[in-house]
Formats: sequence, C-alpha cells, structure tokens
Amino acid sequence: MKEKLNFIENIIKEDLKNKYTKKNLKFRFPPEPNGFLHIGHVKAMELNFSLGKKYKSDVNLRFDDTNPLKENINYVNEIIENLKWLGYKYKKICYASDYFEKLYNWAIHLIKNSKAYVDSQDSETIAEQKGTPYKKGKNSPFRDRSIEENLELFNNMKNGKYKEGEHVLRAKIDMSSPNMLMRDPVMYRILYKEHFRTKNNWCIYPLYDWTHGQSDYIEKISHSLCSLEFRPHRDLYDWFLKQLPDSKYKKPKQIEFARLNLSYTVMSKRKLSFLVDKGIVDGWDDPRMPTISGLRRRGYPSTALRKFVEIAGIAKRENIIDIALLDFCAREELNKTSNRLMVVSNPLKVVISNYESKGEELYGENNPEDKSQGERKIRFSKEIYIEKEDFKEISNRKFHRLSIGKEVRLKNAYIIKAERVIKNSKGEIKEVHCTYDKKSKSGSGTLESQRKVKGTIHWVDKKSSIPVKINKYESLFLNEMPDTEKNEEMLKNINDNSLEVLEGFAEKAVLKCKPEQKFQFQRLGYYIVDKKSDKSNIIFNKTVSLREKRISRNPQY
RNA sequence: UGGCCUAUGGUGUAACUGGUAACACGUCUGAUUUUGGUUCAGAAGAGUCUAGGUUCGAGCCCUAGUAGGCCAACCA
Repeated sequence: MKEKLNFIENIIKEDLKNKYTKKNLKFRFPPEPNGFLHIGHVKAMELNFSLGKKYKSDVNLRFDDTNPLKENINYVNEIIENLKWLGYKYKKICYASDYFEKLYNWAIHLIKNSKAYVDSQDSETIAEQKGTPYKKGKNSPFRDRSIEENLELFNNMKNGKYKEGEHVLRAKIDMSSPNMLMRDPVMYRILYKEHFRTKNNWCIYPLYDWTHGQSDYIEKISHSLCSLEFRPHRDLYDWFLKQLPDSKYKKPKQIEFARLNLSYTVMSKRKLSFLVDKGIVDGWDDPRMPTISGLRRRGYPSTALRKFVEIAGIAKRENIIDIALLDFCAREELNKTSNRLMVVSNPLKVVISNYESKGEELYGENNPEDKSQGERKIRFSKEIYIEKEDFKEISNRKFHRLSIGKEVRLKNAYIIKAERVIKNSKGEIKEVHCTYDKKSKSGSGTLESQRKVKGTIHWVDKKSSIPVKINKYESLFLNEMPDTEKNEEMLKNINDNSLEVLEGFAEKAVLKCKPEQKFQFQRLGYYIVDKKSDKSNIIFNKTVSLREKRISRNPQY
C-alpha cells in the first residue's frame, strides 16, 4: 500500500535525502501554560509525537512560560496529566524559563553587534511608529544609541533600576519592512511579576519571538511545527537564529500547518476562558468543553481523540471538521470496549399481569462484541420500567416498540404484549398492563424463545433498580461556526439546553461501577461514570448517542 | 493601501519526478440482527475557484484575476 504522507512528512523526507539524518530529527510540543489544552492541541501533539515515533526521534514537552502575567503551575500540571492520559511519551520536560540566562547573554551579543537597542518610549509611541501594514514605520529616536549606552541600559533593566514600561530592548531590523514583525520587534520588557518557576530572579522577560526559535535551537529541534498564524513570524525566527554567536547545531526549521476547528464549538483559548469566566460552563473540564479534560470527562476515550485527529489530517488550508467525525471515532472505539447496561432514563411503569413468580435472575451478555467480558445477572419481576418513548397506545407499522395488542421483546427477558393502560385524571398514561409469554425467555432454547417479534426494548426491574443521575448534553452553540464571532455575538448563539439532568433507573449491576468507567446503555448511547460519582450518588455523563437511522415518527399514528 | 498563506464531492484529506480524480466521515438502498446499534453488500455525489498560457497531455507548472485567512500586543 502506498504511504499517505502529509506535506510536513514530505518535507522531512526530502530533508532526509539531503543534509539531514534520522539522528538530526527532533521535535517538540510547546504549550503555554495559560489555560487548558483542547482538541486542537491533540492535533499538534499527534503530529509531533507520531513523527517522533516514526523516526525514533525525541520529542520534548516544552512549556513556553515567558509571560508570568497569565501562566501558572496548575496549568502545567493539568497539561502533564493530559499528555499522560493521551499516552504521549516525551523525552523530557523543558521550560523556556530554563533558558532565560542564555537568552540574556545572547541579547547582549546582539547589542554588541548593533542588532539590538534599548528604546525608551512608551508602548503607544512605539506602536504608532510601527506604522500599519499599508504604511511604513519610522525609526525610533533611540535607535542609534551607542553600544555602550545600550549595554548599560539593558544591564540596568535587568537589575531592576527602572519601572515597568520605561524601557524595552528591541531588535534592530527594518522599520519599513512589509512584514510588521520585522519592524524592530520588542525582545524584552520590564515586568515586576513573580514567575512560577524563576520567582523574582528576573524583572525582564523575553517575548515569544526572541524565545521560541532560540529554545528550539538549544534543544536541537530540527522541525519546529506551529500553526498557520505564525507564518509571518518565520522571517523573524530565521533572522534571530542567524544573529546567534553559536552555530554548532543545525538551525531549526519552522513549518506551519492549519489548526483544527470543530463545528459547533469554539477553540480559541480566549473564548474558552471567556466561557469559564462568565459561568456559562462549570469550568475548564466541563463535559461540554472541547478541552482535553472536558472531553475526557464527557467520556471520549483517549484513543478516539487520537484517531480523530489522525483521520482529520494535516494541511495548510482553513478547515472546520464535522463533529460527526469525532462521534464516529468515539462510537467505533466504545462499541468494542464498553460493557452494556440497561438503564431507563424516562420511566414508565409496566405491570406483567400474568407473571406469578416473586421474581427471577436472568442473564445478559456484557458485550456482544467481546465475549470475554462474560455475562451479568439481571433481576426480573412483575413490575418493571420501560422508556416512556417505547410505548404508544396506537402506532403505525414503523413503530417497532410496544403498543396495545402488539408484542415486543424485553431485551434478555420475555416477549410481552400490551393489554391496557391506566391513566390519571389528566389523561396521562401512568401504567401499562401487559401479559408475557412464559416460554419465550431469552436463551432458553425453546421454540417460543426464538420467535421473531417486531422490536426489542430495554427495561429495568422496578424494585431492585438503582436510581442514577444522568447528565445529557447537546452542543454549547446553535450555530456551526461560533469561533468566527466576537464574544458578545457568540453569546447570542449559546444553546440554553446544552445540559439536561435526568433521574433514571439502572439495573443493579450498576452498583459495581467505578469513576470514569464507560458503558453502553442499551439503545440509548454511551455513558461514563462521572469522576465525582460515588456509590450513594451515581452520576453518568452521556458521551454520545448510538448512531440513529432516520425513522419517521409520525405523531398522527 | 502593502506583504504572506490557501483554494479538490456536503465535510476533512489523497493523487510519488505532469498521464483525465482516491480514501474516510456524512447521505441513501438492501441483507443480517434479541440494541432502529454492530456487521455485511451496494449506490448517489466533485471533473479540481475563474480566465489565459506552457505541454502530445495540467488538480499538479507559469501569468492574471476572484474568494477566504493571517499580519499594525511591552500575548503566545
């Protein structure tokens, strides 16, 4: 079979033909610890780690921690946990802050080569001088300070002699460049803010452009993969690398790919934190969030997430992937791996009038796709619950469930026939009375047990069933592309029904469930035991429903 | 009044140094089924943004246009 390579793998393949060997290859995943990782990051991780696996080269996990204003250790820990859960094995954990000293010395080298200078204007003035994409910028009046003066000022900046905003260090490139990033970008700013790792050792912090490429170089990264919006940064990336006094190693190559977008959700960290701050969701790990922690809590298996981003592929064009693909990946995995359980989410009482025994134990397969999972006992007796939706007094031919005078099989149990209903004063159905075919017991081998009836429905024994809480989710947004809108616009399309809490009844086998265990509730979908669930208060989160064929449920019948 | 990136069925990706479009999801049929699930068999759906050019031959190369995205943070 022909190997299907994405464009990045093709570049690497070419590089391998030329001046690179497999030993030269090295990758990195460089998140900023300023929030939770989302499914888009899984794409970046999968790319880097699968490349690492393919070429047997190392992949570093590097925290891009140059902005103490937004970053903290909790995010670092959550990210590490996410990688562990996803099963990505990195060579080592690095921090950009490990390189602060080296970066500082290299900055001095740039000053000495007249490639950097201290500017003493405020940020507004500097921004103004930068011009616009259509208009060239102007040189700063401080651009031609002497090397000695620059050295002294920069040293004083480092030693805390100035206030925030008083000076910055800038690269001396070209104020008339068509690329705004090349118009003397700021390399360092003064910030009196404690950093979660370097504490108060530094009061000047390097900015992204002066950090990233250099960090890649220090770690001997060969291919530095990032998203499309960094394309203009590449010119700067290369420029900085060229200025370094050190040229022992091969210079890393920045390659950009399109980030992942998912329909009906938002992906930008700014929007995600907005949802958290506004209290629209419960937190970063709310099951409706596209964060890794949220998807995990929702019940998506890590393997499904990885499979999903792998199928989605890597390219350079903007994309919005249909959420249906994610659900497909989840179902495919869950169908094979999750045990079945009968749970009634919206109960209707059924009395089997001709059932004389006090009750009995029946058996059900735990997973028809995996016989090694064995069977479980299921309690059956005279009174049971079925789904309200599974009964209609009068029905048409397409209704494969229970109705008066019609037969249906109770999964793993008997065939029953509905005889009459009992209604309350408002005319609502309170009970359905049925008769059962005693010889039709599932698996009993009798002729009657092999009878074909129109449908099979799930049920639970009324007396022995366990009440459970079920969180049912819909997408957070009603429109397909909420990410393209401003926060205020986005709010208008919030789905008010994205969370529905149901009280259901589960067969008693549910008592053995453990937090994060996944089940298929038969005929309903896939569910996970919430991480905060316990024996006295069992909580399930619905991951995704079973695939449903479009069937006409014409109410007039 | 600029620079850069992108353009292939509904969606996402393929098509190795040019040889008339493939895969997955989704959709639709049918079979099987004690889950309207799974599984199995099959179908429809694009002639590759537009116009030129090079070539025996272009989705791939060139030119121009159009459309979308990114760039004016002391964020990453």
